[in-house]
Order: sequence, then C-alpha cells, then structure tokens
Amino acid sequence: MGRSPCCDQDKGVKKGPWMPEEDYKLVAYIDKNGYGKWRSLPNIAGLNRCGKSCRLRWMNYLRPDIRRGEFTEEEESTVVKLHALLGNKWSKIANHLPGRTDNEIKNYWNTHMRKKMLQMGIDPITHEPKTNDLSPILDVSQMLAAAIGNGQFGNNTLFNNNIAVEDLLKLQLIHKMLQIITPKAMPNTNSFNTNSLDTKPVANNIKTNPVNPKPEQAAGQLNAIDPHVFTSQIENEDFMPSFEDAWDCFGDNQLPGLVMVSQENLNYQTGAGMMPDYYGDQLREVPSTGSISVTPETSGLNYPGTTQHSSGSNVQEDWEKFLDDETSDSCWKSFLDLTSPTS
DNA sequence: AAAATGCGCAACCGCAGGTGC
DNA sequence: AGCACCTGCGGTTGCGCATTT
Repeated sequence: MGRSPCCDQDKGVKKGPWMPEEDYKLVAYIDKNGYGKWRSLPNIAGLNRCGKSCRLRWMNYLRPDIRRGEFTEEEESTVVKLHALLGNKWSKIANHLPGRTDNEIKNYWNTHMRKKMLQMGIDPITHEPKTNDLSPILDVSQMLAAAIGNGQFGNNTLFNNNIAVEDLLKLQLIHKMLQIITPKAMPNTNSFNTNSLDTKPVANNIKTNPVNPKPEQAAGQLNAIDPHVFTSQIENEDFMPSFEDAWDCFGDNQLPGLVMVSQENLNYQTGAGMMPDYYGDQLREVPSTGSISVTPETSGLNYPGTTQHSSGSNVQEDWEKFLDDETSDSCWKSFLDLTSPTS
C-alpha cells in the first residue's frame, strides 16, 4: 500500500524543540477547535510544523491532563506488572496510568526501572533472573539422578543407608543453595541480589497456588523451617544450619531438585525472591523444557498469585484480577523497595 | 576552570493498522 | 479492490544539563 511522506517534511518545516509561541499557537488552536486533523492543523493554526510533530507535542506535553514529576510507588508497581504482562506496549500501559504518556513511561522504564532491574539481576525484558544462578541446584540434581541411575554408588545407594555419600551430596546441595540465598555469606558469590528478598511465609503463597491441591499439608512440610527464620539466621555469621534443619525444609521422601521442580518454576520462585517453596506432585505437570514467559497466556503456566488466563477472557480482565490479588504483591514490593529513592 | 563523560527526556522517524473515497 | 490519507505506536536520536575527571 503506497504511503505519502508525512506532512510536508520536505518543504522546510521546522524541527527540534518547540518555542513558547509555537506552544501558545497550538494550544490556542486546539482550545478553540479541538484536536484531530493533524495533517491540516499546522497550516490552519499558522505553525510551520509537521502535523505529526504537532500531535506529539500536544499528546506528550501540552495536553491539560498530563501529569508530571516523579512516579509514585504505585505507578512504578503498575508499570512493572503491566510490563511483565504486556511487554513494551507503552500505550497500553499508559492507559492504566492516568496522566502519564506512553513516551514518558517508555523513557522512565529505559532510564530508571530497567537499570534497577539489571542491578537486581533481573532481565528487564523477560523479568527472569538474568544469570543462571540456579544451575548449581540442577547440577546437583543431575548428579544425584546420575548416581542413582547408573549405579555409581551401588544399586539404590541413597536408599540403602549409605550415609556418607548421601550426606556429601546433601552438603553440596545445601552449600549451593546457600550460595544462592546468601551470596555475601558464602564463598563463590554470585550476582543475584538478595538484599530485598521477600521471605513471605511459604504457607501464604501455597494457599493461593492454584496448582497445589493440599495447601495445609504442603505448607506443613515446607515450613519445618520458617523461611523468615531460615534466611535471617543464615545472614548471621554464627549460624550454621544442620543437615537436619535444612533437610527438613523438604517434604518426606523428596530429594530436592531431583524431579519435582522444573527450571521454569525455580526461576520464577527465586525471581520473586523466595526459596523454591512447593514441591507437590502437581508441579510435575509443569513442562520442563522451553523458555519461560511471564505472560500467563503465552506460557500456559499457573504462577502463584496469578490467575490463569482463560481463553474466554482478555488481558485486561486478567490484569484486574491480578491487581486484586493481594498475594501477588510480594515480589513487586521488594522490587519497589529497592527502586525507591529513599532507599 | 575546563574538558570529558553520563544521563534524562523531548522529539523524530519509520512503520503499520484503520478508514473513507 | 485499490489507493491515499490519518493516526498511533515503538524504537531511536540528539540536545541540554549534571557530574566527574
């Protein structure tokens, strides 16, 4: 389809910053005639500007309902959540932020929030942890699986009371997990920032997890050590968790990292600043390959605190449900704590 | 004090969808 | 059906100010 050049941009129209008198002309014209017909507007209004430029100036700067100044925490939270849901759909995001323009949100994202997320080790595009910080767990998981599978330690060694090998593997696993949870307290620190981790009790999360059919039981298993206590104790240099304490985090007959949790779920959980917190059978249904998307309708995953996108509903409905779900606030709150100017 | 560098933001550019003739 | 035009969107640019060297 053919398309003519925008306005009269080849005929010496002015570009660059707008002068106050140009603003005045534009506002005066729109006050009198309303806006629209941008192509013809410059001639009628006596402006030597491209119609597009006039529209942009009005929409992004002169409009009376424009809201300026620092983004509030609530606005930031909304932007982050919507960006996770919609991606770089700035105009759609702007629809949820009265008075903010798509351009302003885009600029704010690129200059402030994107940087903060990178500092947190979170990919601002995918909203996933940027580094492969969970690979150690998977490595150990694979080692365990291999050890069992190929009979390296004898047939079913782990289940035949070979305490030394089992404990060694446990130790390695716990050590690697501690590296992830508290890099500053452990050797081999990594870049994942845990300073603002939200250690919301697991039970609260499980309670709203749509894929966990037995929340009380699961919470009981996993809260043998309260994550609040666990992580705060770890940050205390005097604390050295015992095998029993750490191991009790996991349910009976469950070898952490072996089969129960997919890479996607691990990424999601730790990205939200929490330990992997549920290992119920239901999670086996989560696909273990492919890349995660935080967009529920594209990933097909049920995330804690979110609602599954049904084929009959739209993104906005899901978003409103998401906003109403108070249990979904935790990870964003921690993010905002970090991005707050006062922090 | 001056130059270099970094940063934030307004504005520009190209493209695509929608609409009317 | 095809064309021209209008409008809106998202990526990018470049200017001006602030900070650092």
